[in-house]
Amino acid sequence: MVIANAMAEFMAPGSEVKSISVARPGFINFVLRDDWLTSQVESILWAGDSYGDINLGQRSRVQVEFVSVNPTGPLHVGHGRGGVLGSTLANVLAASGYDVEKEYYINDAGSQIDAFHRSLYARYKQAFGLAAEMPPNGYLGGYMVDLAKEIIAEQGDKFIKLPEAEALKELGQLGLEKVIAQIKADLDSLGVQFDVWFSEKSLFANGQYAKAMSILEKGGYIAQREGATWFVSTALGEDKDNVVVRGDGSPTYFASDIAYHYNKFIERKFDKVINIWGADHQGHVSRMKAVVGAMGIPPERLVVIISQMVTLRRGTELVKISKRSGDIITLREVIDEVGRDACRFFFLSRTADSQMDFDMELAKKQSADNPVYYVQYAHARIASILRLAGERGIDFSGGDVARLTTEPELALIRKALFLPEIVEVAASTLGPHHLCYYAQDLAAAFHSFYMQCRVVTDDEALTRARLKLVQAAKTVLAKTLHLMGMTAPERM
RNA sequence: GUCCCUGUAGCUCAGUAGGAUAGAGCAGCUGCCUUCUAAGCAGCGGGUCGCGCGUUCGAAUCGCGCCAGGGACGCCA
Repeated sequence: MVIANAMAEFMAPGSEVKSISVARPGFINFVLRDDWLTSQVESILWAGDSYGDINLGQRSRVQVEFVSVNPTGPLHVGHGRGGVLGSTLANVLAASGYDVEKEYYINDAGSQIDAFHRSLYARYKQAFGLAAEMPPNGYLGGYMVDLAKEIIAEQGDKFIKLPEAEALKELGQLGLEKVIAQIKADLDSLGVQFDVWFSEKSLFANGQYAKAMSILEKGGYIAQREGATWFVSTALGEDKDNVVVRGDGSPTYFASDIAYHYNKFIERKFDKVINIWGADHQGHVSRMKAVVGAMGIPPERLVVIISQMVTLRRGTELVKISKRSGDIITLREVIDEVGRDACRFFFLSRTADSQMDFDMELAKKQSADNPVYYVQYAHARIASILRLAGERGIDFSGGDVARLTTEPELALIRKALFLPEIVEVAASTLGPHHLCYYAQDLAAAFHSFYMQCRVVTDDEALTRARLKLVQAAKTVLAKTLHLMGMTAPERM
């Protein structure tokens, strides 16, 4: 308190600050001048779409890798959450001055893909009435039967005639491409796009896997034991070591991931790598960071965000999304039913850390309970005002922001000025969910203003001033929605 | 057993580096449409921040220990 008083003595109100006061137990409060505040409306309009952009990242290169589901079947809601999280985070980081690359890692090697090939081959043969058994760890979902039928419709029985090894390879490859195309299409309809689709197989073909291993070997992190090759994570404080090459000589998923991260940091030289993984990969995090450290890279340059599980419900009724049970609800079905904007908003509205109930009933509701519409409605209302002004042949040109003096007007400006700070918080905490809450706050400030201040009136000067404010609010609202990957509707 | 996440209002959840009287939506109750979209606005009620101890001038936030829910601990990915 004493210190605050002493400091306050040396500070004087200026062009931005109206008054300075000290409050217990030692806060110094600055009150902004109204004319400074209103002048910011001009700044927002001047900045336009780039309003809210900051330079936190100073163009450092960051990769965001997300979704990366094994291309062995359709996406479910949990993957949708990861997709929305990743794409929004990428938007936020780009707005924060980072050079962002979005990547999908295609697991097109390894034993699960092998099981996929065999499953597809079996379904394919069965479709011709031939006896074929599904492999023990096969994919039993109905989509495999459909996939086989689709291929038959296009290619006929040509794979029956081939020797099994060849058929497996070619049919498998074809099936894989189809599944990937489907995944791409589903994500696209959620507004999720990638810059790079990275093939796991390529790591082996181009020798990077071997390079990564030799780095670890030179560091003394590789040991031969029990017929297998191990990464000695215990040397780095881990609970246990992990197998990288099996007794039969085939590399594990962990081995691929080692090569993949070698590629990210050493070949492609990203300053920072952000991986968004599902909750089931949580145990993989610490050993991956250990690997990065073992390759001589500061482990904090690798950030793994674990996106927790999603349970689907309709009202109070739980919807099963189990893969085994067969009555799996795919992401595609949820998007079709709920719509892209609502999906994105709901996936975004929780921190990645906490498990989520996705209530399809609520997401679909076109009513006050649904925050998606609340926010978009604000934008549509502004558009409507601007349309009316247009019909009356009036716009904001020459509007004098000094005419904006009432509390609802000033409150709206204050809220609009928060966007850059929200972007900074979302980027530095890697928490895009802040956007949802901000969007609702901003919409609330607008709705309140709308109720209390009529924009288009006979007072032409005031009308022009308020049109200016409303245009600025629209800019900020649209920017916020676009960062979230949502549309800003002109009418609803 | 070890590790990760969560526990805040009746419900669903926010709460940046520890800071002022802990916030929002929904649900409940009051009011508000002759004028730019009522998918809206204004107001009221509602909380031992899971429990305990500690660090601090100050803890929902940090540390330790419990309790409860979810998840991971494979030569699967």
